[in-house]
Amino acid sequence: MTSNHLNATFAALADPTRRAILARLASGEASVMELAAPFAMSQPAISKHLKVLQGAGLISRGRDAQRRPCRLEAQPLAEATGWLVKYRELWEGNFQRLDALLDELKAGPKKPASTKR
Amino acid sequence: MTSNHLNATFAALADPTRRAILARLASGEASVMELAAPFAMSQPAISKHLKVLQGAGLISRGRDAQRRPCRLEAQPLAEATGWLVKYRELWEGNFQRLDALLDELKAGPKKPASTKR
DNA sequence: ACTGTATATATCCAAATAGTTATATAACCT
DNA sequence: AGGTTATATAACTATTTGGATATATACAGT
Repeated sequence: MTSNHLNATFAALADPTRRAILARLASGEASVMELAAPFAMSQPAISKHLKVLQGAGLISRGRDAQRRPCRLEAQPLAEATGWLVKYRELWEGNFQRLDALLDELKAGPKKPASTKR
Repeated sequence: MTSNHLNATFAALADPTRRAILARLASGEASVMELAAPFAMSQPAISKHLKVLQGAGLISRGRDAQRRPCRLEAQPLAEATGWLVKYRELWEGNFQRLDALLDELKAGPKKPASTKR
């Protein structure tokens, strides 16, 4: 079920270029050219990476004239984090915080909107 | 620096067989045969998966007569979880819990040993 | 209409991955 | 010593991946 999601998500995260792109997008939307700039790599290569990220549902694309801006999608990350947290806590033998963290994940993001930027 | 670790860790986690093996190992050490049993796959294939997991530092091997039991190693998982939690929280715009969680990860596993099984 | 800019697609290539079968190694049991 | 069990290694194959270059598409500005 979610196995496919996890496959695609972790595979997408396994590449440092893609992780850097995600990190960059954490500070807001960006166009392909903007995303490509930091890398010693052709534009088509970046487009491919973006396609992988999109395939994993980690980003979505918009439209701004000829630009096709990318924005982050947090949901697949939550799944992946959920898997990791679950097993990490599990095999560390800590069952107390596990429950709390799983509840937190299940409830979804809560935004206290205080440190909001 | 830790980029290589993250590459290997996420790549290892991208395969459902390997995730299942890790999940299985969360409940304790197991031999190769025990780990292979649930899968419709040859034993050498499982040995390969174990090699990948070991290469990522996710498991370590022991020796028990002709058996070579596998046990989980939590540290690379902590790194991966750290990366995910950092960016997930970041792009969800929640900076309060981020600090708390990073401190928690940096401090390492604390075992209150109350719900301990 | 023409030019430049942004992005995608096509084709190709080398290397890595995930699996197979067959064989080797190592340790146990009689 | 001989047989069985557990695991690893070798050799092979098909598929996927990450990159390149060259080309196509789409929109903007003049």
